[in-house]
Amino acid sequence: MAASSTPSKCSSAATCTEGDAASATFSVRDYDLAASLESGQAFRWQWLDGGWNGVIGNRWVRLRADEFSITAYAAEPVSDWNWLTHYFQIDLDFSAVAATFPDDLPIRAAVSACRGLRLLRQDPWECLASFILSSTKQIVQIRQIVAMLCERFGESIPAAPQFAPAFAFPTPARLARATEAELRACKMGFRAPYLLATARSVTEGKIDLERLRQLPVEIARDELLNLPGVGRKIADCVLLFAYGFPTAFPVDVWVIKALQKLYFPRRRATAKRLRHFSETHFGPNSGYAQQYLFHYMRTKHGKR
DNA sequence: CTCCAGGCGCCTT
DNA sequence: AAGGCGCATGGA
Repeated sequence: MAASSTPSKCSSAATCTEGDAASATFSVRDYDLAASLESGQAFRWQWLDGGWNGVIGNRWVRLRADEFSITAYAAEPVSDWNWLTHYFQIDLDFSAVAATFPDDLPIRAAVSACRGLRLLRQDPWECLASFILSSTKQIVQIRQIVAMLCERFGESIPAAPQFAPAFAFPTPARLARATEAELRACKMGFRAPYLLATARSVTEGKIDLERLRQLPVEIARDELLNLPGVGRKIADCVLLFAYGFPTAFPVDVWVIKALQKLYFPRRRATAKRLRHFSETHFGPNSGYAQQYLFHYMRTKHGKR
């Protein structure tokens, strides 16, 4: 196969200049790849034979990680790894982010317990569509629905021959041409008309997902909230996981549990109170803090 | 069997 | 403004 057996060494995207190669190694600190890929922000990564297989845009990629590096193997030679370093935010200094968190016991516990958890920077359409499918579904089920959607509507893309064929995430135009029945056949139930209508809105140009990047977060949120099937929680997921707005703070059942249990253990806090708290307590990177609280409650502290 | 899952939209107060 | 309910599907 084409992949070289000796990955080129790159400390960051900027220094990765060894020409075309099908693999590259990036040195990282505070990066738990497994936790990040399993934390419910992305739904297409698969653990197989000691590595993570996935698709970023139209590129299949396989990843291996150890404590200090991530090595990526592509199906075809790559001259510029920016698409990958951007997706994984390789060059982000997490300690600088953590320094902006409030210095309180719950955040300290969550950061300590989930050391290395990172936010990805995903494609807006894939993120939007995936989270429309997420409502009242468990993460394992969201994965299954998204996988079926990609197999049936996504473009086939090259993958390493020893692995299963790969598919890009379906374009808005392709899903806009689907029928509601075809989408329901992917087990998405009542979410099918929401996904279909949103795909059509994007295709018809009623919303420009690229333009949202340059808007203030509140305006970008309002645009997303106009889409069918998109409420505050899903809008904030897209604002945080795709656009990287640092104060987008998705509040779901797990985050409510975390805030209630960790910050208001004695008295019952109303949803409005928790919302206000989430918007004022966690600082300029509150979205990152949210992901730590979510993951901490879901994997370590709560489980119930 | 019942309960609930990284909610939303719509209908009541 | 705030609260209740139905919506598909499947796992616990």
